[in-house]
Amino acid sequence: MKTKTLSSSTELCCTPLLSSQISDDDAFELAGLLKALADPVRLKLVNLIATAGEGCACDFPSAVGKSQATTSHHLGQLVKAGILVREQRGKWAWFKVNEERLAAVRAVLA
Amino acid sequence: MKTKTLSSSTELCCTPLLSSQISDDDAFELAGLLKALADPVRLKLVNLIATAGEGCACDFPSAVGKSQATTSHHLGQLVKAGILVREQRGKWAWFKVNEERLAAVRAVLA
DNA sequence: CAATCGAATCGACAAACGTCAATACGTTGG
DNA sequence: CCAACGTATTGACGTTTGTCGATTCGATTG
Repeated sequence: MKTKTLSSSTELCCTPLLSSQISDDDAFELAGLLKALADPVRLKLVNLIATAGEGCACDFPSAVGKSQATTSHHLGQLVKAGILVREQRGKWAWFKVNEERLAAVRAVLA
Repeated sequence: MKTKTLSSSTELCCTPLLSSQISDDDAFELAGLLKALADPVRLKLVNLIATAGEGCACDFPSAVGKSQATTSHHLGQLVKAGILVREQRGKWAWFKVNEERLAAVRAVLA
């Protein structure tokens, strides 16, 4: 795989997938973003955080039935993709959903 | 990973990811569908077919820069996920996008 | 500063994935 | 029915991914 990293800050390419041609780079970038979502554990995490408004990392291992290391790994993937935002509060890590980013995915899929 | 196959015919779970809790099974099913989309080659294929209305398998290897075998493999994934529909015309295979399926993905991401 | 606690990182491993050459399958046309 | 052609499948290979135990890092608190 290419080594180019996903730019979580830049806006997603906006050409809708169904109505105009996308470039190879756009396809690669969008694939990376979709890949970040395409895992049951990560979807569960996004769902938990979204429905609660926010969530503490301390609660996730038991909530999704995975180890602390695995949970942290998935959270990292989601943050790197720009889907989650991390915030340190004291010694706890809190996360919330970047809804703009999800809206961008929806938009591209139109 | 579980071996349960993706049911391309059944409707996708409709609980929006951001507003209500999804089950483990729903997360697994949605992850499978997103995974089918989360590849640059497959996105390119969907994009090509969608913008043209339909597409012949014979044109894809050169269009995406992959071998015939690889292209066929990706088309198979997309069909299995219900994103593409295959139609045999003489000895050529034609594909079109199942837009309802993509709309379902968009809906869940809301 | 030292001890403690939450979370990220490392190292390792099995499973899944993307890729292609070679082969098998199906349809068409002679 | 046989040769030709388009497509799917098989088998193999290297890479990526998900997972966890162990360790490290950071922040808090005594």
